[in-house]
Amino acid sequence: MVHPAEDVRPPTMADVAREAGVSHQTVSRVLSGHPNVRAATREQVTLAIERLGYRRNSAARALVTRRTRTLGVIAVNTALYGPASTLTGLEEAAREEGYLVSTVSLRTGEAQGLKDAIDHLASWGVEGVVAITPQRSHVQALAELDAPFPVVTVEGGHQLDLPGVSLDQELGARMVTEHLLAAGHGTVWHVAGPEDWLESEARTAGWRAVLEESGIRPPRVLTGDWSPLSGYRAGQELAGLALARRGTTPVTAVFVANDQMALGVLRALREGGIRTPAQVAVAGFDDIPEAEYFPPPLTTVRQDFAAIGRRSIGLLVDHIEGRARTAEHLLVEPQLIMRASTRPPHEA
Amino acid sequence: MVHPAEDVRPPTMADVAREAGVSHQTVSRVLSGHPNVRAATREQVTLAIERLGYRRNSAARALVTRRTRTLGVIAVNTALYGPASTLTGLEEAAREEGYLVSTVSLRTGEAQGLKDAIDHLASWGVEGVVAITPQRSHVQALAELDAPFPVVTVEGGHQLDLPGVSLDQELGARMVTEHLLAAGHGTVWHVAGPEDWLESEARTAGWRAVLEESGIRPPRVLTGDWSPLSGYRAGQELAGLALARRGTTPVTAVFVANDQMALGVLRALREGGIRTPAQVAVAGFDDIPEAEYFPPPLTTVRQDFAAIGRRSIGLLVDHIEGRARTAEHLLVEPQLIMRASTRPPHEA
DNA sequence: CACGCTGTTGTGAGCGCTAACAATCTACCT
DNA sequence: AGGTAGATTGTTAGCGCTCACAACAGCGTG
Repeated sequence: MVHPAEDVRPPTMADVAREAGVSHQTVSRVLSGHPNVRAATREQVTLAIERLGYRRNSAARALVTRRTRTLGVIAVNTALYGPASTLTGLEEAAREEGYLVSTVSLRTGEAQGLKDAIDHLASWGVEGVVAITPQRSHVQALAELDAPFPVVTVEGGHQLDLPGVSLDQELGARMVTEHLLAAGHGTVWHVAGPEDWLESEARTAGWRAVLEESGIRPPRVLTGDWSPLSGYRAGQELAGLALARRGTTPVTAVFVANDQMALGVLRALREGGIRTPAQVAVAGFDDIPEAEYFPPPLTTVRQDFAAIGRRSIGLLVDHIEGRARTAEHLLVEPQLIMRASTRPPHEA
Repeated sequence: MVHPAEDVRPPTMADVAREAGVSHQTVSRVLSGHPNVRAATREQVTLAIERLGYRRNSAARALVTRRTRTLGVIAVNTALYGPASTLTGLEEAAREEGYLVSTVSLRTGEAQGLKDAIDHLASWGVEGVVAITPQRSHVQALAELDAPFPVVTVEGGHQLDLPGVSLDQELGARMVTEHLLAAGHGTVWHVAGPEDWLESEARTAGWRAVLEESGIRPPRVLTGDWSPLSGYRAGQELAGLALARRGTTPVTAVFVANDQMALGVLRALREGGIRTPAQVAVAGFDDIPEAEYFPPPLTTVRQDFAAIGRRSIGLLVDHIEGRARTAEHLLVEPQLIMRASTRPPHEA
């Protein structure tokens, strides 16, 4: 069976020109909104375009303008709430700016994978890349890669000379810690995220700073790997300490570096017979949608992912279009969300 | 200040040809792996490519071959675990097939947004689109749009003549319901997802079918909107029924259409003083990473998102390359994950 | 030794578009 | 009326690549 329709090529600018009785250049002018085209001519062309269902060929355009108007996004762990939300924000912002955005998700942040991703995107002629690289080693690898186009990091810290956008993690951690101290707790314990993660370093730093400024010696830091399970383990340890009640600083408040680990901590405390928040207050970070329904609803820090996406695309486009040359770093403000998990007992 | 480096154009095939002392066509042959090139010549060309850091210009290539090797993905609600995971699977599979994939995330599934997304992708010359369209209305809109390229749906059902890939939602629901009946429950209540969602229809259908096959009259269906809050409300109602214990079918087992709502149900039951699973067993659907750490760990149905991604890209590429003409629909098998939330009391 | 075959390489055209320039047509001024 | 600036339109030359075809070498064969 023959499918003649498959051999019909889509109409070209020349077809439209013929249909409208003008030159292809006039069609081009109409399409790119050039002012010097008579209204009547413009009308003719527009009509012809509609009649033929014409569409500009982006490859031909890219070839002659040397602009693909394509951006790449490289992200690790895109199934997590944070990266996934950032991705949406990025994508929308890019579309508004008239760019196509192509995402590469990596399972792990190995240097080789990053290199391959950059390569894949480069071979498609992307004009710039946003990299969601929350681990120090990623950023390091990225900086050494020396990509042939501008790269903007998200949550990439600002120690290297790559431009980037981050949430003010340290401020978020300060807000939580201050909130707990204000509620009357003598100190605040901390379950940190894994080493090498910039977010986890910054959150720990903010927590530590507040305690030290209040003249409190920070207790030993417990460490997890962001997973509920690791939080559960840390929670068991904390439950033990809370019950033992001797030798160490009393455990009455815990700032957990993300909501998922906080879920594990809550479970461990509950299993240890410890009531939250009556005996131990718990706070998280991220405000995942489930946080509001944890037992009890979790106090946490919300990140404005859409804003992060918008600003990083803005920064990238500035670099591409030559409006920015410096390794600028933007910070987005976090928001403290107070819920039952840190409510002082007398208010409960 | 002048940046001379910016005026240097990237090397072209002609540059490589000159460097290697061959014609541009020979370079092209080496690049596309044509067999009839002498080994020594190939070597020369490869070296020259390396020396110059040459990269094929994808726009020029696309222009002449009329193949952009670009795929589009349209997804609604990408911040949710399911769509986000599918996205990763899709993206990896496409990359392996040598395609660039560009994602458009929509917040809502309105027909206009879908149309704009298709338009955006079409203007970049994508060769096909995978649409993650879990609502009946999306699929309807999509079918009416009549895109200028093949479209494959994910979780789009198979009533329309669009090819697609879905998890066997009905089978998953059957597995859960059978599991609960086998555990000795006289009936199974159901908290469904919102209407218009194909997944929620299929899950309800599977649940209903098992009950009817066992000669049990299905209890009234409660409905939520996938959110923990809506699950919480349904849970309050169920808690009331469980405690009232008269007039209605006893509430001892609940199949909730997704894990997030199950979280809400668990909380409501707990607040109503009902123990899970001792008094009421609860099961969910999706197996989000948190499910294992719910109070108690949730029995649920796992979906193989990577497989769904792989198979839908495979199907799409078959259509693009003319290997498939039918509106084939593939089903991926779900997996029941048994945890404490449905453990029979005597095993607990 | 002419012939045809296969393997290898080169030449020329053209994909659909934009940018630069040229040509023409107005409108307005002196 | 003549001249000129400005608006409007057309012409031409590539962008960097692949495809179709031509050219030529080396080889075995009748």
